[in-house]
Amino acid sequence: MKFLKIPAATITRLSLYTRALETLIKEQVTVVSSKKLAELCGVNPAQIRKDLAYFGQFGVRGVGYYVKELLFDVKKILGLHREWKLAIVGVGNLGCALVAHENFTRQGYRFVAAFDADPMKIGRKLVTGLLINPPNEMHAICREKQVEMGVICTPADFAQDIANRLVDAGVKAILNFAPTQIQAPEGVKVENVDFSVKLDNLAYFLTTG
Amino acid sequence: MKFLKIPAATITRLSLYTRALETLIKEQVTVVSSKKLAELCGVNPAQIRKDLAYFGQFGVRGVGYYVKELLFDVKKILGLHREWKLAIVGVGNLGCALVAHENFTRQGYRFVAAFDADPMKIGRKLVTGLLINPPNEMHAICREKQVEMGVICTPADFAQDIANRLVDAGVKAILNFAPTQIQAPEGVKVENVDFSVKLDNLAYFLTTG
DNA sequence: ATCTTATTGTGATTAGAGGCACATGCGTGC
DNA sequence: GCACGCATGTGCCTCTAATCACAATAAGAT
Repeated sequence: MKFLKIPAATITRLSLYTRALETLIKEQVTVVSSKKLAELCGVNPAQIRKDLAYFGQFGVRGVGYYVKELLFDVKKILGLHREWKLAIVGVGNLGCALVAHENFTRQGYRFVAAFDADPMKIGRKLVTGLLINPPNEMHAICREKQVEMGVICTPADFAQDIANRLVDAGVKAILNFAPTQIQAPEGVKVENVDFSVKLDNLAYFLTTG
Repeated sequence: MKFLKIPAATITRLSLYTRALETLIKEQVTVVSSKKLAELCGVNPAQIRKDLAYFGQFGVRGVGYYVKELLFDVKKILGLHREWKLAIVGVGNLGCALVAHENFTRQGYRFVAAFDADPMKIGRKLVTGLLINPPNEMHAICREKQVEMGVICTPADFAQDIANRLVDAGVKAILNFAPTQIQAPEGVKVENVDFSVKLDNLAYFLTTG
């Protein structure tokens, strides 16, 4: 495989594969075929092989993939072999829940800073012991703590302003939970976790049958 | 336009359009072109026109779209002209946060039932006043309250079991926050809100540049 | 009434992702 | 040491979705 542009969907699936592989390890399975893995992930076997082919050869013909090895390799591809430092902005109900959630703690995602505009919250600490800071200190604190990703959990109206501040503080990756489309400059990646859109999809499905 | 199969991506964008249109209404804008709307949503203008074309003709040539009218029409297409009854399963930090979150309250999504397996929680009430019930009453309560959508906020290990119970109770649409792939029978739609996958996407982006 | 300008609706075109099918090659059994 | 079976890796094809480009058409100006 040469230097093709890798589809975003491939990266998303790789993430799914890591989860399935982790489950297999728990079940003490040592070898898995693309067929079996495909079943677990709900995709086509050829799809898996092709996804992996973008990055090299990981299987053994006639055998399959060694689970532990493959997990290690895929994690390395995704950049999950190291720890990532995150900041949370907006520690309302949702923000607090996220900081403690298994999805973050499971892998090497670690919150090293928290921000909120509410004067009642500033100076207090989260259950994890993390101090809540005012937004105007974002620049200084993010640089000091070397924050790499920002998680936005504010109401929609403030999301763009917060994103601008994060970008200004050198953050290159943003996970946005606010129900709004955020504009970011080239070189900064924004991923939206938009469950209102997903809900609307369900509503449409139920409406049309 | 005839009876073509409508792409899932189109439905997702329609949801985005409604949000942008709501913003425009707040700003007292009465007419909008596909070009302007496209900018707000970060998509191609022709894409918008084509998305809408699946469902009819909504614009005026030489003028654009009447914001209020279009919003009404798109909402109707998505099924947002009515209220939807939801049940939440798993009222930990995340579950509680969701019940109160603007994404649900904004539109006509209303929680009418809550479930949790924790004996300490059963019988207590959420801040919204909603009573927490044990999972084994799911069938009876969902039918009684005519629950149409289920929201799963349990740890990954329990998600499939809960999904089965929801399906058994006649629920045809599931929003899954647990980091796992849920199997559901034909006729039941599952949407995953998977922020660990999104995080992995960001990690990959930062790793490769 | 006619011309100009603006923007839609849509057929044609392009791009891209997913799936098929087979050649390749590894491991095992005889 | 050889043949057979099995699962990968990959070229090719198909199908779908996104974009382009233009004809259709509405409003306003002249």
